[in-house]
Amino acid sequence: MNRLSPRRAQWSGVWLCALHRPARSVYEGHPMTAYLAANIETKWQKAWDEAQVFLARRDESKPKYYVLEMFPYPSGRIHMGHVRNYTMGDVVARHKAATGFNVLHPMGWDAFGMPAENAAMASGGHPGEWTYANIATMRDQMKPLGLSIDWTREFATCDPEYYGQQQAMFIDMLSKGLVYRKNATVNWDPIDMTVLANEQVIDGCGWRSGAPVERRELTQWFFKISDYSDELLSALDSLDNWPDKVKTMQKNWIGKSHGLQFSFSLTDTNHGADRIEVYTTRPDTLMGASFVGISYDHPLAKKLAEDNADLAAFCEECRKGGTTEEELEKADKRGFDTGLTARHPFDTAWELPVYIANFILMDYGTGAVFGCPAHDARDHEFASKYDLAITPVFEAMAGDTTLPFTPLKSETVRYTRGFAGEDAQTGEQGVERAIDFCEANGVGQRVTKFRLRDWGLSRQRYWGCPIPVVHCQACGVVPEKKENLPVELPKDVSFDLPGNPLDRHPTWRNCACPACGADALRETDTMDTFVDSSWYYARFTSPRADTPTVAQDADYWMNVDQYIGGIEHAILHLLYSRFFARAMNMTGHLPDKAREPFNALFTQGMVTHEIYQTRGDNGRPVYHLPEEVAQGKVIATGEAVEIIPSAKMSKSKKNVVDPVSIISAFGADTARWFVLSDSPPERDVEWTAAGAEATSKHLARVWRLASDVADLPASGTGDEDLIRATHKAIVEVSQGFESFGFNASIAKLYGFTAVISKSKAGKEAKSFAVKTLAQLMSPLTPHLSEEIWALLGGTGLVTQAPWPVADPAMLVSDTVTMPIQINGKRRDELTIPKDMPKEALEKLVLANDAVIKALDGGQPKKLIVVPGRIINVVI
RNA sequence: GCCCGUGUGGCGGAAUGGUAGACGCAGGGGAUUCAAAAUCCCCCGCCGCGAGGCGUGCCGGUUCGAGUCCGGCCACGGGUACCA
Repeated sequence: MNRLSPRRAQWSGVWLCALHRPARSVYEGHPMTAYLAANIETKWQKAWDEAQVFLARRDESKPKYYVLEMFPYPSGRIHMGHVRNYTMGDVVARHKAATGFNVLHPMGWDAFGMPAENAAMASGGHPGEWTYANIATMRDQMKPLGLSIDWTREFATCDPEYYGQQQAMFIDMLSKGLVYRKNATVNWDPIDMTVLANEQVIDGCGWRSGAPVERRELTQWFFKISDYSDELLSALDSLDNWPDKVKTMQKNWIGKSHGLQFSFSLTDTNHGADRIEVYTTRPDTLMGASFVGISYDHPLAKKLAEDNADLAAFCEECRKGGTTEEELEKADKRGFDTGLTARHPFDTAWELPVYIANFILMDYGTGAVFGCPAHDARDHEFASKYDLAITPVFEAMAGDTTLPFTPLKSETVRYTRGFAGEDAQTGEQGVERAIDFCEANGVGQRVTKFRLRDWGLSRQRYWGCPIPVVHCQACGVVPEKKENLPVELPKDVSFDLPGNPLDRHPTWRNCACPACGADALRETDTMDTFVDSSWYYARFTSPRADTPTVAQDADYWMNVDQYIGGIEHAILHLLYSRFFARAMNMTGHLPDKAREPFNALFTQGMVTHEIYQTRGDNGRPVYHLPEEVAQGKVIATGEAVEIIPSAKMSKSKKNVVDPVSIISAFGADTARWFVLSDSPPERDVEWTAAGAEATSKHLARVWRLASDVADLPASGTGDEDLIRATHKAIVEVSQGFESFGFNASIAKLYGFTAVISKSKAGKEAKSFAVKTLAQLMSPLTPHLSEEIWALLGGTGLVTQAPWPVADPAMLVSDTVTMPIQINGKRRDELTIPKDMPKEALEKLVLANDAVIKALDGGQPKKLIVVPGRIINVVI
């Protein structure tokens, strides 16, 4: 699930840095920390392992804290985005553990999905082998980072042990009516005879065959997420520690709307229908109706197509192209006049033409609308094209009559062809009055609808969790018996042909009907990989259980206290997980409190890097890895590179920095510190070699400081100042960790380190300061912190030491510095006792040179004093 | 198209409506050194000799005071239901 995405392009300092450096790889590293890291990092990782520091055990005597980062897709190698994501979670986990929580911090693999099948198609082999090999590589790459993960809980979603439990839940959900089958549209590649993912449709054509894709209907499995539309919407209000932007996106996605459902009667009833049912959120514009539009999949359209070849051809044309909302919305608005007319509900003599339109979807509402071109941009485009009436219903209060006029519903407008309510009212009022009026007059009824559609989980692919049902001639669709689970994927499959290998497997499909025992066929659809990732957080609470969850463990560990992942998952993954938790609750697999599984959510940005390019034969671009480039040249050939602004790190552009090379060059602590240092965690971060080197130098400086302090004589001056600074640092750094202000914590750590370096204090005070520094740094640089802690005689592991607490008495100061502004511009400042009365302060201000000069003998118009903050003299 | 974000020095970025540019990088100057590396110290938004002026994507507004709030734009990014 964890993938990077593109971002705003930017230049970085790598190029300049490389110019002024001797010709060596920019990743050669800083000798001091490279030496240090090599000597200490594995040592402390071993010490943590031996002490089983990160092993999570239920302990009712301690408050628990469950921190989870979105698990990675095993693509092959970890990238800096992973390092950043997991370091953030690690900082939270380590900080929480130090402040007294019993922490659960697990890791697993989102292991089903298309890339494994693509790899098998491209270079042979089996998707499972590819996936498990990738997992092994990535685990080996991740471990040197020193993450505080309980690796005993690790699993992959492609483990039969995991997906078998998923099948058990599917069966439970089926029995509770949460799963059903219906027809749905897919992208069909007519050459490869296979279903394509949206991503595999490029410019309307199949990515391999190049053939124009078609929409095709298949019977597919669905989760009834729509049963929970209202609850998923209203419960958003309870998610206090979720970003507002995510809640807004989900709210809009669910799309609750109120409107009127009514019907137009047809003048010609010889086509199996006497009326067209429509749904509208703007019934106040009924008097501006100029046409009725129906979907090309509407039953009436299908009926008419039977004896109208042109119309049938138009509908067929509409079914071409991809299925994405974006494509449908951006497509040219086209229609076909059916020749039928519909009577306006208010005036039976008023007849409206009925069009089939390519932009009306059967999936939403009733598959039919009325068009009001004066107040809808799309209808306006359509009406202009087909020369239909454009009748305004209301106008702007200011009198502007430009059409289409589409004000916000909250804006007050003047109704010129209204039929309910006041002349001047808001759109919202207009809609409400219109619905009331229509209901009172027998024209339709008030309806609430949701944009959210049921979750189609069927995939016509091999590498996914098999849907555990059987098709029996006699019994129909029958769930597999639980004792026969898992329904395992067969291993003997080939990917030399497109399509689903399960479909063409010679024996796998054959089975006995679980109900009657007769010969039957297995379902060959597998599940959407979003199903796998919709409950892994629950499975981590009892990863080896032979039921999906264990009540005791789920009760203790749920909910996830802090969930961390990419903003790209704001809607689908998070909404599906919220639904699935409810469905698991309904089927007895999660407690009530876990219906909202994620107490707090943090969405982090991506890691980017600039791209190095040269031109090969035919001017084709050739990309180079950052480690192959120095001084703006390819090291091996001396060829000059072109530098392209930063983009998401991607294998194809080779702008990837391998965390493994960073760790071997600088050590894990440097990598961990740097990925969190410069940018706020919710924003993207630009990886620069110069930045990593600066971090490395700083950590070396801290290490030298600690060594110096160990050798210090006992006497010194200014102990009190240093002790005060230490307490201040405790507060400031902790605050950053508690609020995802890692970059702010790091800035404070730089400052605190400088204060200690410059201090002339004695050994005791300095030793206290440096040990505190090591503790405050320990969530970020746990290895170096352990080493310093041990050097200065700290007790046990710093990882297990209680978090330092600041003494409030050491934080108060009795003076305050306030800026003086004149007309809002800063001119001077005053340092005064904190408790100085306002009158005395005002006198001081009026006696200030800058103020006297500005006043030039006159009196101020106003004197604003915000205690402890600012003084503004208005002249 | 629609929904959600983001935009501040040469660069990454800081700033409960209250001193714009903390901290770091790059750059400049100095110390140390036979010399270099490493290290340490100082300077560093733009214009101006200076007084001072101008500055947070653009245009407008609210306010004693706006990077921050409101309205309208522009650019870029994420999502758009089968990429994960």
